[in-house]
Amino acid sequence: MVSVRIATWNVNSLRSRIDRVEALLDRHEIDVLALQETKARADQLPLMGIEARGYEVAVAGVNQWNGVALISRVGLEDVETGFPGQPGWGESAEAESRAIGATCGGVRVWSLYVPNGRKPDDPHYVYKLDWLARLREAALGWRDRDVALVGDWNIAPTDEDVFDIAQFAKSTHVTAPERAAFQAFLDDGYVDVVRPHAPGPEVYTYWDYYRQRYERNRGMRIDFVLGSPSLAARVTGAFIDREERAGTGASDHAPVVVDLA
DNA sequence: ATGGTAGAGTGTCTA
Repeated sequence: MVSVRIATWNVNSLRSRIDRVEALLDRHEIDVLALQETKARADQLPLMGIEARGYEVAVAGVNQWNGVALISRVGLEDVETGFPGQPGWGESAEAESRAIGATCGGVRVWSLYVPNGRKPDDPHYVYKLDWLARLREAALGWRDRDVALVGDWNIAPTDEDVFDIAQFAKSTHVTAPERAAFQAFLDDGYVDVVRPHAPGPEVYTYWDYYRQRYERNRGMRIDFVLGSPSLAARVTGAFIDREERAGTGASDHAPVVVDLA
């Protein structure tokens, strides 16, 4: 087995942040980068700089709100847009594409953008729970291989993953059914491989753009790398690249990086 | 309850 560095990042528009993506690949010597909220069709993407660095790219999603991508310099094989059984929304499942999987350096990586849910009484919230239940079914069939389920889960699994739980008590991301849906992956043997390497309180991956939430560290931990048991056993380190969230022109999420032996 | 900011692309919608 070869050592692999995998990262995931909700980039909030790949076109508006292509320079930051290239800098991230260079800064951390990333082998596989999973992106979410690419917000562009494949034909709109300026990827020459990424390809010139020796990476292959696969993208999914055709609307301006979602979209996922995988960027790899250790192979990009058996690309699948969406997981088996993935429920669709709106005009088509393709338009609302939220998952792309590929085998990169022997590891099966899924870049996931879990539905936001909008509000607990919104049909989109039901869609979110259904989507997660279908993903769990698929993931059960993958767990005996080296699999990484990475991306923006749009769930804060515990109260300490939110800067002020009282403020979010009636919002999505923290409801009991969402947390149970996340916990189900852990019950099946998938492991949050980042948390042991990013301990302590007030560790977040997302800070809203309003009200200087980043500057005041008022964020949420909603971006995760869940590893199958065999993959989790290969993890040698992980970190949240918090500094990427700083300054003008930042995404509202920070990248999360994991090293595998 | 509302609003605050940002990105898609000109109408609002989504997060």
